[in-house]
Amino acid sequence: MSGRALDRAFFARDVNEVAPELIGASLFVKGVGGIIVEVEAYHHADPAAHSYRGRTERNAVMFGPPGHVYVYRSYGMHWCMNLVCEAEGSASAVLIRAIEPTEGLALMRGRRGMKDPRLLCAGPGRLCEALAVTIKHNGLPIDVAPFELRAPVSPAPIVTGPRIGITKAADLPWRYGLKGSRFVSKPFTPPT
DNA sequence: TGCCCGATTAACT
DNA sequence: GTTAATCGGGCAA
Repeated sequence: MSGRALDRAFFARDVNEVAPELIGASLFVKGVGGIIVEVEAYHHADPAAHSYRGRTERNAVMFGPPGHVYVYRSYGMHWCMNLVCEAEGSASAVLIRAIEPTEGLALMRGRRGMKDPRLLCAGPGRLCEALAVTIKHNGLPIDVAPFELRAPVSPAPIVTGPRIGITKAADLPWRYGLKGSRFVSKPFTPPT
């Protein structure tokens, strides 16, 4: 069972409108992937966004048309995958942070060198390694192979919270997750 | 040009 | 809990 295909037009809206609608959607790269359980929104007017200080070679794709993949190198060693949102030139994007693996488990285990399915795609760098996303995918449209993106089969319960690993605009609740999912990179409700 | 920091992760103590 | 790995961008010199 799978939802309708999400094409690039789906992303031509405010990044904080698109982001929660990606929770529960299915993302595959060459048939390997699963259910998106955690994303973060990065708005162009947000100091934490790569595009905030203008266009560079790295973030050029963010300034291009919506529905395309922005891949960047994180901490010099990991890849992170975003989907460009809003109008062309607005430079906003959604960071895909965690997936519940459903297809291609053996391939993902091999690429990640670990067995625990909960850690295969629990984090932006881990997810890219498991799905073999690299700079080669930077700038590609999300509605064309090797990518496949499908809407949630049923409405997904959403939780929100502050984004992970940033220091600027750290108070904004622009992290979105699937309520109750054990496949997120970090819990949404920290112990009190 | 050089230095510091970062949308991270795994391996440590 | 801390730290190393490793490189592009921002900014000071």
